[in-house]
Amino acid sequence: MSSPKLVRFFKNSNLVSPKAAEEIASTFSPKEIKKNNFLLKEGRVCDEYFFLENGFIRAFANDIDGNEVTTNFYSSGQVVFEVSSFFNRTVSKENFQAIVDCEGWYITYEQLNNLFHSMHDFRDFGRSILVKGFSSLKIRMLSMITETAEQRYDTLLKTNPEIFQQAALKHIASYLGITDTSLSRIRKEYTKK
Amino acid sequence: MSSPKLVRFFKNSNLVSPKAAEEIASTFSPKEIKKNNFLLKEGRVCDEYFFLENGFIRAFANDIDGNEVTTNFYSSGQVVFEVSSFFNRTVSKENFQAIVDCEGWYITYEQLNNLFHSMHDFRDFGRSILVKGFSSLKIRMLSMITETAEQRYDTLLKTNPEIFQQAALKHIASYLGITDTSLSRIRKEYTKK
DNA sequence: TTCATTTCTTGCCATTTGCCAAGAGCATTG
DNA sequence: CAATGCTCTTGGCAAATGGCAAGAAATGAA
Repeated sequence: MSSPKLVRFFKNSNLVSPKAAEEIASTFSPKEIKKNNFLLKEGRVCDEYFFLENGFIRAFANDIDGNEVTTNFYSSGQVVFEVSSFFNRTVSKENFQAIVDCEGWYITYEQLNNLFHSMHDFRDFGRSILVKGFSSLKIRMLSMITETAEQRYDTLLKTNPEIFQQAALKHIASYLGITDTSLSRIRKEYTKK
Repeated sequence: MSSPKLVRFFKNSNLVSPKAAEEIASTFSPKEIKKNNFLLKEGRVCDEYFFLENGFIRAFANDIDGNEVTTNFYSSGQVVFEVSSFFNRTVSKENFQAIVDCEGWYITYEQLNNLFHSMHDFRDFGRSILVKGFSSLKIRMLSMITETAEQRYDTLLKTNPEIFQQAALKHIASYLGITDTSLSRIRKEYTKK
């Protein structure tokens, strides 16, 4: 029995037929991740193409000094996986951790490829997920170069308020490319306005 | 008559058969771009999936204040196109400009999709290009967050020395996320060592 | 509830980087 | 060759951000 939300997710893309959407969704298996547990740990190969139905996930890497750097946040309705590790079958440098209890649906790399072969249109869907992730990273990169930390904070607050309800400020700070100290100061200035 | 370099490019990927590599390459058309001319201008839809055989291309966007921000550099042997504009058929916010006289080979969006349908394996190749671009942007983003400007300069110098032979320092500066003034100072300090 | 731990804030000071303006160095053009 | 316009460098100063440490606040565990 597959998830109505998952079916809708595929249908809304308009890249697969309604019938195909049902069929694709039916190959996904349910998966729960309890708060603080990991969908993926660094050093392992990502083998789950995971649709997050409920919950919140943070992706992070460790820099040279051992500090955690948040690379992304995922809220419900998004596909969560480490692109490079998953498609290249290489070891991941990133961790994906549930910030709250999560529920979702996944398929493995093998299952995904089977779907690509059997469900022609699903490839376009898969590509669109990739393209979307790529584009948003490009936008983020540009804002990193052209905007101040306060502007980036402001944008994140307006476009992704849910992040502030779920994630710790220190995790948001490294996502914004600043220290938690700086974020704290920015917030102080910000509330004055 | 197709390019031996292009054929080799496909073969080396190991994602398409030698025979397919020949066939795929044969659908590409030659294209020259003279120095300072554009492969793509902002406001237009990217419709060329371009293999750069010789030359050097810079991609850039304009920020709010009208400053050019270099988003990428492309040297020979790379595929050059704006992912989001090309696949989503949307208007590009980026420009791709030849820094020196360039030669290469291209196919249109339509031709690419035809190839995807007729040459099964070519899809995997296309995906690998996408994944590669995504991964390197992720790495760049991480270095943007965790490293100082001088460290980023050092890495770029060691991993992509050709960029310094081709591009203007002010263009490299915005690629590194700093002003040309800062880059100049960093280089001054750097040569002392 | 109480204790321990983690997160967040704040102050102080150092460092990095940006902004502006001037000048030097180069290349292009007429 | 001279004039013009870029690019790059440099100096002075301001603003943004980081590092460290202490304390407050919030959270989680016993």
